[in-house]
Amino acid sequence: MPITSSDMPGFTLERTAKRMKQFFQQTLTAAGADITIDQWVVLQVLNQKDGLSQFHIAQATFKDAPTITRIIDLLCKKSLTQRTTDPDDRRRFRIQLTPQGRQTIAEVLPIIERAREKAWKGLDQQQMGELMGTLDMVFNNLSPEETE
Amino acid sequence: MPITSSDMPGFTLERTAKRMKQFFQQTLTAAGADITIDQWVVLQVLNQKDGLSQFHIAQATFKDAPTITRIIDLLCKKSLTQRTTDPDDRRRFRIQLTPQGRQTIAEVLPIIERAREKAWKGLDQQQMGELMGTLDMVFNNLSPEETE
DNA sequence: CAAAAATAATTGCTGTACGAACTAATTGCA
DNA sequence: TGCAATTAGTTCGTACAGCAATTATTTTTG
Repeated sequence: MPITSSDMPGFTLERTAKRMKQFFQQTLTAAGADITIDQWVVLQVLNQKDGLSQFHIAQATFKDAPTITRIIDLLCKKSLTQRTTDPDDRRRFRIQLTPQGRQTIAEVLPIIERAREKAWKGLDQQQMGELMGTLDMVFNNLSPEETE
Repeated sequence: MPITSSDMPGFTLERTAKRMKQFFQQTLTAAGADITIDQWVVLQVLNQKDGLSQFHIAQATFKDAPTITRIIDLLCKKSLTQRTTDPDDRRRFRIQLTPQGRQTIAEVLPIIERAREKAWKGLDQQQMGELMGTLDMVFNNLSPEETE
């Protein structure tokens, strides 16, 4: 009997997610993009709505506050984003893309889109929809309110 | 338009996997088990076949060698496993469960099984099978040989 | 048999994840 | 109004993930 963990669905899920992340990261690195996927996800969120607070970025990405602090630190160090204090609430920052940040997004987006096609190749629209539906169902099943 | 990432299936996948991991970890912590899920996965592998080398554990868990080194370090520090050098190949260690390790497994297994039921509640056998099948398909789709 | 290639494990560095403790600012309430 | 509770963000400590480089041992092969 081979040593697998077919009886551990959570393991299968994590394994696939890990390889997916790895694949996108390798694609970025190979293309010479000097960012991580986690940084990319934050850039994407800012691209959809610029000037968000770190708290809102945390919500949108499902990451926690300290993690966002560090990712924003790195993005600011690379001059892809900048922090400006929110005049309405001096505890908050507004995180804004710099021109360089926008340019990076423009350069990386097609790379990501090509990688995405490659990653999900072989799955038809229906399979894809079922997968996303089931994943979201499990996700909601495990939301903190549900699991106390 | 809310800020979501429904157009990023990889993100949905990672988000669910992360919450799953978080859920199991919280369950372990709440039950007073002084281990992480990653450590638990290694213990499980050793429970199926004791005395494996770190290399084989890495293969079985899909983790890389340095990660296994560090996890085994921690498990040995907690006296749940021990390293004995392989007389047939002095580069290798044989990783063995200690009695304490076996006892921990016995204690934690029912906790994990209860959590597993809770996590996948609401999915019937067929949905489950389709999910696992699709995940494995994507996983294989992304295996290093396929993606170069 | 000796030099070269391969292998198992380790170490170092960067980045991410989570909890806890902390600061500073804001809001709620008495 | 003034003190308590909240909230946004940071920092710290521990653990996992990946890559690169290193050591020690084994296997190849010339």
